[in-house]
Amino acid sequence: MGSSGIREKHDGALEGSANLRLWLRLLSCTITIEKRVKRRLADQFGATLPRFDVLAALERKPDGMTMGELSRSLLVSNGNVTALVQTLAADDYVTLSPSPDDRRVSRARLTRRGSAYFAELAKAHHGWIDELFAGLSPAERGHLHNLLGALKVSIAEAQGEGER
Amino acid sequence: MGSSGIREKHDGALEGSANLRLWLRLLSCTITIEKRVKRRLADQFGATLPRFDVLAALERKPDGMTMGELSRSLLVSNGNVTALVQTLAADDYVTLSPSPDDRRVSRARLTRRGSAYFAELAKAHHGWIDELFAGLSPAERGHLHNLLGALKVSIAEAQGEGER
DNA sequence: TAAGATTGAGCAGTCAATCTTA
DNA sequence: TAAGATTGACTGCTCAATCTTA
Repeated sequence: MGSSGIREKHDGALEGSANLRLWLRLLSCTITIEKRVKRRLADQFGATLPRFDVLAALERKPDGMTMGELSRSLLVSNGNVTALVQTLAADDYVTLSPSPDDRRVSRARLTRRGSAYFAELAKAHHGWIDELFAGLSPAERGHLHNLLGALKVSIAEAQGEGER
Repeated sequence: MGSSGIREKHDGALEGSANLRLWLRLLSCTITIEKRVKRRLADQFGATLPRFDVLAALERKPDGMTMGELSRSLLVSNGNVTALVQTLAADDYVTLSPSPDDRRVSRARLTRRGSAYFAELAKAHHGWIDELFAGLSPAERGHLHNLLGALKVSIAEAQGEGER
């Protein structure tokens, strides 16, 4: 449990754990970047991140995606995707139509208007991310990318062993 | 546009950017860990992460914290803290009392019951985090910690220069 | 006036229940 | 029966407006 941290006074030293501090730092970086992006999306475009994410997913698939595909791709629930897509459809950024093969499935596609809109947002977004990572050298970025890859594997393995 | 490496066809290559892929990976790791923790907190304790976070912040301050201090510490809005603390008070995990010096400020303190409850949650939480990072060597963890520190600095610098 | 806290409206997200089609 | 989608109830979050005390 408590491992290579500084303090290890009693038995547990719950808050002194190196892993816990690492996780807190990871969380803090992500939250900060996410907040920054959200704010700019709202201020400069009146847009939101979840809607941007849906558009980004659809942009890569000219034939559109089903609600289930979107849900799995964005890591959010089916009900959430349904609501998001419906408001995007109301704004004419996507169209929503039942699949001809299986009439249970509903397929969302980007409209021309949606595609143009996304291109605008994506360009700005790209610039913001570049700014935020500008303080890291290319080598550091590569290293961080690799370590996060290793973390991804670690998480997946932890899932396999534990329950659920 | 294509996301995972390889292509860099035209000029911008918006989605092919290394920074964007790095950000997406960072986000993905964080979301996955957070979801895992949330799920276990809910399944094993009927608890939620935001409530756990409030308890964790209060645990370190025997004299309690004001709503404003909690808000800044947890990086969430004042209104959110108010609501969270009120439900925790209803469950008798915290007490809420006006400050004697300045009667505008409201100070939250952990009850004995809240402290015991938190200890139980924290122990489990600590174990889950250890599991999730188990696949990384100590050296890798140290390296990741340092790189995230550099990223934190980079984000702070980006803020200083840009607007807002 | 302003600072701390609370309230209310609205978006995002989850889950469980339901509806429709396979 | 089951799979895909939708709906409804609920938590969490933000913001703007308000209330209270300085």
